[in-house]
Amino acid sequence: MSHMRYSCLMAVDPDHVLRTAAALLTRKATATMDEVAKAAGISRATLHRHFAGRDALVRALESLGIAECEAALDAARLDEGPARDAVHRLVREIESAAALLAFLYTENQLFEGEQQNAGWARIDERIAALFRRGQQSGEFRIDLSPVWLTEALYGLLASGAWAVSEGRVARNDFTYMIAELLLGGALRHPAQPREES
Amino acid sequence: MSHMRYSCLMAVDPDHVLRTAAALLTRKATATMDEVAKAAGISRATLHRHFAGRDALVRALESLGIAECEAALDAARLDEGPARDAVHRLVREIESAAALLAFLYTENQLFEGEQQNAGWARIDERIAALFRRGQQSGEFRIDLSPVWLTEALYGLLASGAWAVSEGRVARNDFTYMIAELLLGGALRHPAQPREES
DNA sequence: CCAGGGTGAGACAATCATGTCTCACATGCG
DNA sequence: CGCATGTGAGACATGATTGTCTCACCCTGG
Repeated sequence: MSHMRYSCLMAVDPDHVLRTAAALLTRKATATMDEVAKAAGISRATLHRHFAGRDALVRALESLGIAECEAALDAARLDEGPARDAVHRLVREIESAAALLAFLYTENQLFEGEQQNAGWARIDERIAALFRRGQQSGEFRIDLSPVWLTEALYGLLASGAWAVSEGRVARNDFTYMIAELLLGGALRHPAQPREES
Repeated sequence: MSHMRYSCLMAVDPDHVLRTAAALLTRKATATMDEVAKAAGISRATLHRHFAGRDALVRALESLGIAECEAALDAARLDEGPARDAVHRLVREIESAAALLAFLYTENQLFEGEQQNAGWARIDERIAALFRRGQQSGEFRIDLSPVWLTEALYGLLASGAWAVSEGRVARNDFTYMIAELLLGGALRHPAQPREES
């Protein structure tokens, strides 16, 4: 790491810094600005030139997470086709951002009093709308509220990301595990759970 | 403040302190020793008399969490009857400890290098054994590993506890939501998902 | 070649949480 | 009543992190 070729550019790539910070903070949520800087291969001074402080860094990470989430939501085309297929697409598209989301999901507990970033509310609503659509079309059961299904998706994404990062489950299984558990649950159903679209 | 009525007892109840600390740290994982003390209605000096430091406090919380978990596992009688019913009992019994577990679940990310408390490994194994039993009896699908189902249960407990504490879902629905989603998933199954034991 | 922007390294003060200590006070008990 | 125990309040030093600053360096472009 950090031996990228900046031979011709002196400018630091803020996006690279953010992604490195996300990877580090996902594993160690209390990492120091110094640790973040070292992980990104830059000095603390430069890190502080790009992000005024730790708050600004976390806010930038939040913006990145929101942007990646919305990109995943767009790419998943949630309002097309069967809802269950849309859930599969959503999990697949959001997989690359799962670690970042896991970090932000726990970090959000810190923003207790403050105003929730409006971006999260919109993302929540888009995901909840998908579950609502599935309920209205008869695909999804109606005794689990869309809000809870949305929260459960976040929780599964977070535990999946952690389990992968700790090597407890294979990275390749990430999408399948989460989508299948969220959709079909642990029970073995008499009617095969895959073909009913 | 600090005019609480200790009229007859001068001794602080360490268990009460621990539970108050758990409730606070669940909402604000970075709460100060001073905040924890104030939340428990005692002074920082007294808090420090009972728990040598923040580490000791977290360790005590971990021990409490492990104890409550094992108590829940015992009460749920995981090896009796259909595995699906055992999962329901487990979630019901563990509900009261869910907030504490949610805190410890994220806090564990900090204990990266250190040796994992052996208690968690035993709890993990007991839960995984339940899912394994369900798979061998044909109740549970075999394409989701017991390890992942265990992690997923932790994730759902954590998101459920947070969703309840933020008022996004009703506390009364906690057990049902988690157990039903974990077992049956979001899909509406043609064969009724309840009667197959 | 030379000027300028961007960076790394380090010094520095300020802030915060922590851990320890002392002292005064209240309560229970002999 | 007098003592012991446990507590609250606060002072204090320490360490860690942060935010800011300066200076030297390297690279690029004119």
